Amino acid sequence: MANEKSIDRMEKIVALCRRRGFIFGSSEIYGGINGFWDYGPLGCELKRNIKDAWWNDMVRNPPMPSADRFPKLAGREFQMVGVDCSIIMNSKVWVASGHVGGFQDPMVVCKVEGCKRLFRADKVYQVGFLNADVLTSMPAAYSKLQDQSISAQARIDVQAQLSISNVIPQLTLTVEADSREQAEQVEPSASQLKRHFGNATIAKVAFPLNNHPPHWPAAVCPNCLNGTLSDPLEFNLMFESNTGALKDSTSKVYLRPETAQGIFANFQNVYDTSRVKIPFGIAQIGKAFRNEINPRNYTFRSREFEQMEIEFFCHPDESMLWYEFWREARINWYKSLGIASDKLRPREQGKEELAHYSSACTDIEYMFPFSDEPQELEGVAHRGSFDLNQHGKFAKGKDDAFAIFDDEAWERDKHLFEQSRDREGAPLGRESAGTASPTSSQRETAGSSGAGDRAKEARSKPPYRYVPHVIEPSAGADRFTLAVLTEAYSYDESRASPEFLKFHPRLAPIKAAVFPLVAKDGLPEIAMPIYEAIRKVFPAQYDAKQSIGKRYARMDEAGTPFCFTIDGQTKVDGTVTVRNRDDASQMRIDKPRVVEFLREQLRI
RNA sequence: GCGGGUGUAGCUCAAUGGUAGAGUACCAGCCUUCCAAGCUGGUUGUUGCGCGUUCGAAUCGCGUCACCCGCUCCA
Repeated sequence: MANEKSIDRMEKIVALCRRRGFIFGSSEIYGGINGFWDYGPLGCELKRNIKDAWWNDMVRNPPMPSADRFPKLAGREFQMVGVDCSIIMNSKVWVASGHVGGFQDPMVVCKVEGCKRLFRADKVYQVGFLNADVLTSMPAAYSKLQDQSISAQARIDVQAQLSISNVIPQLTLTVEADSREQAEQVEPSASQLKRHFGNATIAKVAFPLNNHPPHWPAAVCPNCLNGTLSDPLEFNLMFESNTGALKDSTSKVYLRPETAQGIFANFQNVYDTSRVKIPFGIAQIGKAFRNEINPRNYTFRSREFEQMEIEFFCHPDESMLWYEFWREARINWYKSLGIASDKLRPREQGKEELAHYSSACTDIEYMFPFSDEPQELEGVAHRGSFDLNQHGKFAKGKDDAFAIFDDEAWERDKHLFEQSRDREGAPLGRESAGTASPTSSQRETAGSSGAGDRAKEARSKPPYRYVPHVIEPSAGADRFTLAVLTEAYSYDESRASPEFLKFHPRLAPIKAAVFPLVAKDGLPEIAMPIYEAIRKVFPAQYDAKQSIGKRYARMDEAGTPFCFTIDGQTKVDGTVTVRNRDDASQMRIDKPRVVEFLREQLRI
């Protein structure tokens, strides 16, 4: 729970963002729509600057491993290339990635305050206990139920028959179970038996809650044994649409829930056409869509959002080093853009927290004012070869369809496999480069058959042929934009304009403003050409309206780092005033130096 | 999905069931030589939306939508 002061701060930020046109709620004129946001004129410049900074710093001029931090990686060249994939892909992509099926399970929730526990509806069974006599109206169905030898399908058919009949069990128990058989092992207590059935024979029928008879009583929560469970709630986190004019099951498509799969699906294309060599990275910036259960916290959890993702492909033996390299590189990037280190919290996920495909993951978290808990800005995940294996299996029919062959290492090492086994102990090229080497078992294999076979065998295996491992630094463009806004927001009661945004100059939507001190005496005529000169290089604004203080204040709110004011003295000695956003200090510089001054100050 | 709260001008807020207002912002003009200055005038509303009660609803009731807070969830 965030404290009052920080919530108040958050509210002020939200109000400023709306007032000055950074962010609006989507579709406001129609009452809005939960979980969607629009960037206004200033917000769109800010977010564009953020994406441009990322693209420039990660793709065009990527970070390099330094010798002191990563001696084993130092000097290793790697390439970064970009893709821009369609949002809608063949639906099989999402089957392979695990997004279809994995997350469409209906859930049920306990209605009692203080419990509210959620269950997967197909993992909770309501077991109905019936007096056998009640079933006399359907003796055939009943006798079938008693017959343990009937097929599972026949049993389900009978159950379905029961579910549409008006038979209501005298007693129901709700249990968590993986199967109907497991569920049906539950027995009522002796007192329940006595109360409901006396000595009568009982029959037992179990239904999972995603398919239980509507006329049965509400299921009781197996957790608190007190509240009743809701009807199944569909939690389908992917947005669906259809291609073509006809809407049927074959036309169903999904709006991508992550940009990563476009990269994986194009791995072979990029590898075949770009002369990239392992290690290399593919980057993408683009919209993604998740039908979040509960969008919250301003733009933090939106249903439509933009990702800045890298999939970095590397040799399995080096993957942990690259993982650490990227984790550090990404944290440093945030710091380089003015995010205070004490609000930036890298958090290594515990083993139990990791997704099944991931062997390591660090969440880079930021302390937003809306919460006392740090919130995820970016996840740097070690995904192993999971994604390429999945697409290999689903698209090509074999796990290692996207394995690559390391020509360079093979050229260096092939003599080891073409000569007799007495060379077994010879130093291996790759090993000295701090990377992989054939394992001893491979060497034995190599030594036990003919040279040609040995070579062929070795070529087909790691380290020469392998499915690359993937390091995935996946950042949220909107989340970082929000972090930049909250980081920049400053309040100083002593200033005439207490609220201002202290953006890193590189990210500021407007870099400079030009004001004639008064709109007369020939000052606008001097100011306008200065504005036009700046505008050719940096986003700038010209303002001659209202008092000078008000104009400074307006620029403070927009986060403009510098204002140039032309006054009477400009006409005398050709100098203009530079006013600094952060401390409201002023200095004079020569008029022709204005653009140069900005270049120096902005260091862009 | 649950509980609590809030919806009136771009913003902050008024308005006994009886003509929707103020400040601020914004725009125009005047004034003004460095920090939201002053004067004059002006623009801005389906009171979130819908349905009811009423002679009459911003106000009362019901529903709905959105936002905020707390749970819950977030591959």
